[in-house]
Amino acid sequence: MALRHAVLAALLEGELSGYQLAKAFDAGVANFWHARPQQLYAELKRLESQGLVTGREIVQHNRPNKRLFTVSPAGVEELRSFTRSASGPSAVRDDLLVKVQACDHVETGALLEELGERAELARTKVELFESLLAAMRGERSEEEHLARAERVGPYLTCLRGRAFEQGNQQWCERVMGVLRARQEGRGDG
Amino acid sequence: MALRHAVLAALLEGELSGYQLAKAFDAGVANFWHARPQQLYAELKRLESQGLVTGREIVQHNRPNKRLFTVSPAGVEELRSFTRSASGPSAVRDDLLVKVQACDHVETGALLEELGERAELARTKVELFESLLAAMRGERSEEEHLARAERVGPYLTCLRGRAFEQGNQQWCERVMGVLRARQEGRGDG
DNA sequence: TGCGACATGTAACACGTTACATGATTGA
DNA sequence: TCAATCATGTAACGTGTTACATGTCGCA
Repeated sequence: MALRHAVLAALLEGELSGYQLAKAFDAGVANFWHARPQQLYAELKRLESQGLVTGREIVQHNRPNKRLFTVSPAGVEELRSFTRSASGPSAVRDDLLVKVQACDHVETGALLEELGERAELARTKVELFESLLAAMRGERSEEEHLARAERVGPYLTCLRGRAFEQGNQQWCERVMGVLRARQEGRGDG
Repeated sequence: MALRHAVLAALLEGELSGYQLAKAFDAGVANFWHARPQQLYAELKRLESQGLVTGREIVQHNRPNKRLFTVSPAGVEELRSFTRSASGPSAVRDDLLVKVQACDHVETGALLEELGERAELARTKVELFESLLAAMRGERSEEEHLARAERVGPYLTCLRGRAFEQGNQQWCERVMGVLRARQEGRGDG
């Protein structure tokens, strides 16, 4: 049960509704985990029933009411014991890597297209992370911010997200280059 | 059902037994997917029943008999249509990132230890990928290999694996540096 | 008049993990 | 003799995904 801790960690940043949380986890701002809305609503319910988060109802007139959640002291304690426990193995799963692994046995047309899209997406995410980082550090330099700011967790995970997406972009472009060159090469040989 | 394609892609490299496949997927040589042995045995059975792989029994005298699997023409066709279809979203999930996200609210002792272990593990993996790459390209330079070799898929995914682990290592070390500096800083302030 | 954002869920199903089961050989 | 490696699975359980359900508001 690891989503539970991801949700707690996300809520440390401030009160959020299930919907807001879902956007962060689904759209991929959550560079440290990923989950669908339904899963989050279910998890929030469970966390609340266990007293790890507390929800308060916000009555709205124009929109449906919503519930904002905060991490309770028991929730923070749960995160502490999670941090002390050993980490499960990290998992990466990506269809594109599977496709590239098999690229010598299939036509590369569709693959090249997807690589292009993925590179583009990665570039967009790098920019997003860049601006998030800039907003977090404000006037300060990165070094100063990381030395003096009260909270640095989100900044640090954001750094990982940026590096990951930069790596993604570079790799996609490299693979595209190789596959294109080989396509042309076949014409000559 | 995506593991199915990861298995097919892995088997393109040559005949493997369930056990050999399991080592690749479990120990993490399979930089493009991850799976437990039980899952692989089950998947191989299903793939065989659908005619996408063919197994042949190897009778051994010193050890238990084993079955070696090859991708059938139907299996290659399955990979082709998989490549033409849209990729599902890529997922990263890592307990360490969750812990770092929450690091401002917990004691960092255990976290620093895990970051150190992870950095070490990443370094080992980088070296492993490095030697796999060297073995694949042999005498040739990377450029030459990628331009002329018959198969480049495994080389390309290996490049991604190496870059990923390098990023991992650098990030872990960066985070350790920041957290240590802040620990000391607290003593002064 | 229809679409997208807001807001929250249930139910069925697919997928992945953990625990358990078996049994021979090789090396410390 | 103890552990590790080879070699293959079953069963129960937990987690994640897909499809479905509901209803308002604001904009084009």
